[in-house]
Amino acid sequence: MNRKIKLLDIAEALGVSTGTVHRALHNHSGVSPMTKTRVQQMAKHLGYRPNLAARYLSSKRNLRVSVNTLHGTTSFWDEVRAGINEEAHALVMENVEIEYRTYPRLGEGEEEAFAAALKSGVDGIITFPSRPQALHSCMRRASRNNIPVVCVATDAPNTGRLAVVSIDTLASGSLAADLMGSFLGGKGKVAVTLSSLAITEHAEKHNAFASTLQSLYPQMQLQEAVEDHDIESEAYEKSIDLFRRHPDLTGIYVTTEASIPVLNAARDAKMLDRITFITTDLFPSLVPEIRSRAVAATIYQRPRTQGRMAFRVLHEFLVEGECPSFQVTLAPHLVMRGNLDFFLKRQSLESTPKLATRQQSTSPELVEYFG
Amino acid sequence: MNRKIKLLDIAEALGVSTGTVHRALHNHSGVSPMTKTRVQQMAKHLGYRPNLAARYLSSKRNLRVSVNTLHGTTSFWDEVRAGINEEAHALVMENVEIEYRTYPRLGEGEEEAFAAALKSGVDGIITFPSRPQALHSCMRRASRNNIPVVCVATDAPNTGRLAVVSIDTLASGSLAADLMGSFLGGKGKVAVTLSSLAITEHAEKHNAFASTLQSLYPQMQLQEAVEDHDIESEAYEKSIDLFRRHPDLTGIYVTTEASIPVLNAARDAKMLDRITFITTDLFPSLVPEIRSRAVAATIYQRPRTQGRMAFRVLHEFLVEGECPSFQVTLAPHLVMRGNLDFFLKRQSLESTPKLATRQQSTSPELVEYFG
DNA sequence: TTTACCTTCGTTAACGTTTACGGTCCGGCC
DNA sequence: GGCCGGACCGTAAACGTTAACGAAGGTAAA
Repeated sequence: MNRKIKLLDIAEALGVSTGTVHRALHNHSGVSPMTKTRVQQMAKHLGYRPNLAARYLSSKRNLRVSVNTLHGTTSFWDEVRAGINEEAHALVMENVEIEYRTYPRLGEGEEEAFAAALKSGVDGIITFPSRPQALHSCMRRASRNNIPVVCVATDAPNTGRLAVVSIDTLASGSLAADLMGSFLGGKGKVAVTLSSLAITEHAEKHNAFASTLQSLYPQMQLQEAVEDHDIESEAYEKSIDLFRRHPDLTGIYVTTEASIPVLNAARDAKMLDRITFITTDLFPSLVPEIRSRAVAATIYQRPRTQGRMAFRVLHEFLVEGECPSFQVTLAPHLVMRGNLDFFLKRQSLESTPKLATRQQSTSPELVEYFG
Repeated sequence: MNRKIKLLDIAEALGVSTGTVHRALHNHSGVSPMTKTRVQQMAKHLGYRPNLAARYLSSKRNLRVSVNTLHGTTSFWDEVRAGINEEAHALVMENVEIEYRTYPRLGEGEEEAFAAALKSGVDGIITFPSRPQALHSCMRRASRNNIPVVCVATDAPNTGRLAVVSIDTLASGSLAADLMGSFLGGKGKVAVTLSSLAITEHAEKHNAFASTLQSLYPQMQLQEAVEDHDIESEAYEKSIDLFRRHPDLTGIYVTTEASIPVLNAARDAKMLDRITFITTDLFPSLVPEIRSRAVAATIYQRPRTQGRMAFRVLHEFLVEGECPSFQVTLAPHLVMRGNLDFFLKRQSLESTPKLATRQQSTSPELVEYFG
């Protein structure tokens, strides 16, 4: 590798000035088509790569990104936001400001928050499209205005979004199926609870679960999927109904965060100890259920890492102009009673603000956990 | 948050020049003790944080870090190196060069590689201390010379190392125990194979496995640990012996990468289908064993992420002067036949060089996987 | 007193990119 | 011809930090 190529090298090679080279490379006005192509070709020929430090230092514009998530202390979104913050502080040289826009409930105020972000002129948006169809027009508008949008956890297809960060649905569903089969000795009747088959991720998890169960444990029977539409009462009612119709059910895979109503339904139906539960995510009220082994295992979706990756992709696009990948899929973590404490310690540590851990370097034995 | 504080602000507040401020903040010579403390206090008072872009741009020194790992195409170390490379390209603005020093076998040439790195005057070292005691004096020497050392996978205690990046041993051992108990229905006789109880990580995994098994599945019996000292023939011989002494063995947790000899011993002893295997790591020859369900599950140690984190910690220390954390522990991934394909796809993708995936942005549907 | 040297600190030119400003040239209008 | 406006391009001052150089003051040796 030779010396680094800079703007001046290109300029001298062509007998022009750095200003012209800069305008040509950035498609700014005031440069003839002829010289523009000459500059671009020479840049490619010399292998020019911009010096980001100089770029940061010179441009005083600071990037603004809006993070639109569910309001409140849902542990999932708290950790997503924490991950975004972490990566922002690690990657960036203080010229990015993050604006958080939250909405109270699924689908309520989501579109308004997105529109507000657009109107305020942010440079990029990280969002959770809980109702992809509701955000559709908004996101297409962003796409037309060249505002990059990164989706977290749920994809919004055909909206021109820049990228999506999520847990690999195939790995999740297949792991759940393989575990379920192993736990149950390869036989029995199982069911899947999900939010809605209209959500791509849930449908994919369900498919993966079904096909892996079919191929690895052909003796097991899978019942039809139960849709709860993210409504707790609906989850409870439909579970009760499921247990009534299938008293011989031995396993349930809950792909939504609404596992508590299903557990309560099983408890009320006196079937809790006969059913092997595999759930999704990790939140406080689930902890005692794992400890009591009511839940055999839960599939942790690593919200913190999702947030980190979302910011990372967006930042790289804003800075370099290229997107490292348009679909980032993470491997899920498996949490059982055995390793539960590890994840709880991890969550409690991450709730302490990063700055605090920075300054108290007087206790050098501080342990920090990464997802 | 007010305007950003720069060197000039501190200088003007004290009536000195930026040069003096710079020297005072960096403990350079040529500043009276009096003004040095005044500058440092004022910097803290104003909340000064250096502008890294300006720092990168100004200093033409480029950081050199040496990466000392096992030679050859061990999939584990290949991925560690890939992770280091990835993070180096993502984090840094082209002023870090990485020198790879490899040694052929465990403990052979390890010390020499370390000494060579020290002598060539690198700014930091990432290493895998396979024989911690052999590296002890070298690492203490590095510590005296203020050369930061980051250990990957294995810790080297009491050597003054900057940080260690590894899989959480407690989570690994406990997860293995919980899975083993679940798979075997809470009863049976199990054993653990490890490299040596003298290696901290292996001893910790063994302890975690034992205590979790004891507390969650008190009916199960755990045999004494088998040490193979990283020698394949020893692993085979001792396994044969183990099976002869315990014909009723129903499960083995292999914490080392040497799971193939143990599997072959079980095969030769005609006990393969009676024993539930939980192994460690993921490498090509293990794949068919997982597919055939000879191995029920393997605990993936995420070498790529270990490499990423190691570089990240080292880089942050070299640049900011502070270490984000002195012990980074990762949650292991669980690989079973159901989600095996996900990890294989991930590995194959990561072997393609990063630059290639960058340029072929003509296929925008490229999927990239993160650990 | 001169010379030499050290400590302490100010001055200033880099580093590579961005961007505002000003210059030149050319065509067309009064 | 004088004037105006636009297209195209060069110039130079930022951005904040680093580090080499030099100046001022003092101390000690010649």
